[in-house]
Amino acid sequence: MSEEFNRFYYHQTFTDDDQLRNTSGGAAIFPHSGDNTFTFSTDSSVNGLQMFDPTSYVTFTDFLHGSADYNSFKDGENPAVEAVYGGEIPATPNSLGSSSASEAAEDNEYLNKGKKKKKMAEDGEESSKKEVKAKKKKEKKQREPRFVFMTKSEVDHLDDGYRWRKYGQKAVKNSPYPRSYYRCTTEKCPVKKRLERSFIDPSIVITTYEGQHNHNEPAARRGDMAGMFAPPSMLVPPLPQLQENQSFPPELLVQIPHQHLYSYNGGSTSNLYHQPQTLIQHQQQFHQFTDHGLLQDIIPPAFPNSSIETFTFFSN
DNA sequence: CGCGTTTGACCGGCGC
DNA sequence: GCGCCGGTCAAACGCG
Repeated sequence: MSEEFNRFYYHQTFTDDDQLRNTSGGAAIFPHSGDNTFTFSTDSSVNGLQMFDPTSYVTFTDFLHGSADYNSFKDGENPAVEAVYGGEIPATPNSLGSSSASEAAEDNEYLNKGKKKKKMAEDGEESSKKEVKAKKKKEKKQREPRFVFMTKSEVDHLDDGYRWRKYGQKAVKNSPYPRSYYRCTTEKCPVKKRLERSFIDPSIVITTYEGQHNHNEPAARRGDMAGMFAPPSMLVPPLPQLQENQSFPPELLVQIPHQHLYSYNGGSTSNLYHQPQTLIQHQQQFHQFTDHGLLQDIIPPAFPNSSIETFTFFSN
């Protein structure tokens, strides 16, 4: 366990700077001057385990899956909740999050983007170019929700039950470890994820999900058992599963639900969720999939009412 | 042959 | 305007 990770910094972009000022209980939020970001810092431990904050107020399942009504958060009614979009962790020399990649959700645009570009270059259609530009400017404000979690693993690409196609790899500045870009291979599914190793602790894999799956069950794959763990009726994607070639002991990685939201703002839930229905929705979602009997083995009874937030714990 | 990866090129955003 | 950087594209390639 590296010392650096004992303190966890959470960068988050807020659209409403009135939010999250009221902090206590071991967490602090420092507004940055000159921009509208905050650094969230917390030292926490549970039962002697170092806790790594996945930095999202939206649950793992919310992000991975379309079952969560997160769109209702984005309609501007609740600026505080909007803060969950575009969270960043400076676990690599350059922060994970970038505000740019956000158009994928619309009409599977990513599949056509390249062709569009080429066609425009061929035709020289200035008008359409401007239209696209204007459209992009509009879209820029819409940010795909992101969910970040860290996993201690020697394997870069953890099996999360979905099929992914790698579409790029980039060197991370000031880091010896590259960042890989993946897309869900299911047709018209806009979900992307990035994988990279922490330059601070190379044993840690940082996974960033962006967008939500628009299909209920993970695509069937050849040669694995993912489908067996995810019946069609299951509204929640399987949590990352250990692969055969994953050599670290399973006890190193424990995923538990997070005491949703509360610890971040000193127990003042109203800062993050103005509307009580929102919390109720989350709890209903939780019960919805606990009813499937699929989570009991994963979620310790100590966290009966929280959504799966995929905290990753490390013990040393 | 189909599917997934690799990798150099390209693009847009952003800071200076 | 320029350069840097993150993200994406797509042809080439590898593999089962």
